Amino acid sequence: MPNRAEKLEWDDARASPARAELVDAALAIAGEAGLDAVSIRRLAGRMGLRTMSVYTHVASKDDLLALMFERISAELIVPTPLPRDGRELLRLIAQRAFDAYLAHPWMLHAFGRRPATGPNQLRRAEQSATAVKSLGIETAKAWTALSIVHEWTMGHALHAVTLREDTALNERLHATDATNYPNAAQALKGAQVRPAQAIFEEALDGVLDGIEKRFGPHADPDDRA
Amino acid sequence: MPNRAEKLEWDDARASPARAELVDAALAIAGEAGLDAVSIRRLAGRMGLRTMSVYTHVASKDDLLALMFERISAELIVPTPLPRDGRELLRLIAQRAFDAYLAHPWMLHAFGRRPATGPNQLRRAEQSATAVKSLGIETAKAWTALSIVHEWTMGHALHAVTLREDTALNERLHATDATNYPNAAQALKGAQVRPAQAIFEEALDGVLDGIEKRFGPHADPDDRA
DNA sequence: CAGGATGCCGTACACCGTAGCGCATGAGCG
DNA sequence: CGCTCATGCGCTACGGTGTACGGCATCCTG
Repeated sequence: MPNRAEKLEWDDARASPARAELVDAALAIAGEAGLDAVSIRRLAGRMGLRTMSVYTHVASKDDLLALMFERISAELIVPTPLPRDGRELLRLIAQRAFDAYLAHPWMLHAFGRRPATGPNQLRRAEQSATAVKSLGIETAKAWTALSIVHEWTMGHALHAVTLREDTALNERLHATDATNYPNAAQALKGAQVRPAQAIFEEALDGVLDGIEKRFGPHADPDDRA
Repeated sequence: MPNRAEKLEWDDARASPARAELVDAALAIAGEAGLDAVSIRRLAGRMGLRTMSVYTHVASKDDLLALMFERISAELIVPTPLPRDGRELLRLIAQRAFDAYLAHPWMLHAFGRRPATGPNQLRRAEQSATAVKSLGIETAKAWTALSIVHEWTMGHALHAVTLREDTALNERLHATDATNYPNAAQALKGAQVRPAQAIFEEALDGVLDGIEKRFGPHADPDDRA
């Protein structure tokens, strides 16, 4: 019973065992050649199938993409027992996401599409909400605080991946016209040496500082850092 | 002299006046039907041309996309005179970007592609670097601090646009299973009421707090908020 | 054994980006 | 004036994409 046209069955086992292998193969293609290389025909070829047979197990390419996303989202979940400290948990969550994005850059290109809301994504949301709660942030602002961490992590990973994959861009940036854009050129020069992971950790601390300061208990909204 | 195969000529006037109209039309299509709807054939149709004639003015679709991006990037530039206060300038920069992303959501989907480095983007980088400099942040950390603001702004806009465009997702989220995911459901309920603009400004303050606190002068790296 | 479900496949359609080449027009120059 | 040549335009074609639809064989169940 592969699928009605209704909702996506997230559980591979409940859908069909073959579907899991399909997602495996799709992930392999994406890892080797990028998300654009994941086509139904190529996927069929790799599985020894004939293009249209893929649709026996997957309703559409969108669904396939959602399943790929959900699969990798398992890597985003922090293993229990979770640390008591909310800040520490939040840091772990962000770190896992950042690592996953660097390991599977295609995820970043998939964010704009039909957003996935599989069980793993929900589990992650639960962990995140738990962390924010234990920071003493009130419910009304919890989601805002959360989104700062998540969205910044994604943005930072996208930036890092773009620079990693486009060395030409990197050179171009560091040859920025220092006459017309003095401050930009200077900032870019200063950014050159440091590894992405170090920058991430440092910036993450900055982001967490801001969250605790502005959304945490005893926060003074009018205060400046 | 439309274009050698070498570098992209950013100046429409120097390239060909017709190219400017092409970019106009492409922007119109993207605004009406999204980035995926921008195809060479459709663009030609809207201009009364025959598909391949588009390539008389534009070397490739990638170039077209870069030109579209560059065009809108003009909206990101803060008009002079710039405010003295670095924090205020940074806030203006982020606000303009956020507004532009909401007005032209296709930009968010274009981030993953060949990154554009046109004059408007460079001007924006210069303004950003100026702001960070006047905050007293040392050169080595300027780029990190900057990227926090820019990347978070992009991520937040992407999130807002996704929710705005997919009302079904919105309902699904607020019907989140409160038994299995109690904290997530609670946080989502709390986030419901507030308008995106308000959330943006509040969160932006949080982000700026974190930057000033951790990267500003007299920052203590081991301090917690 | 009959019947239905299940997986597989071939054909076909409507798109996409663009390489290559031919044609017409019009401006510059001798 | 006549010649040349750059410029813009268009046609055809190639290889790629997602997928609607209908037909087939196999196998499990009643």
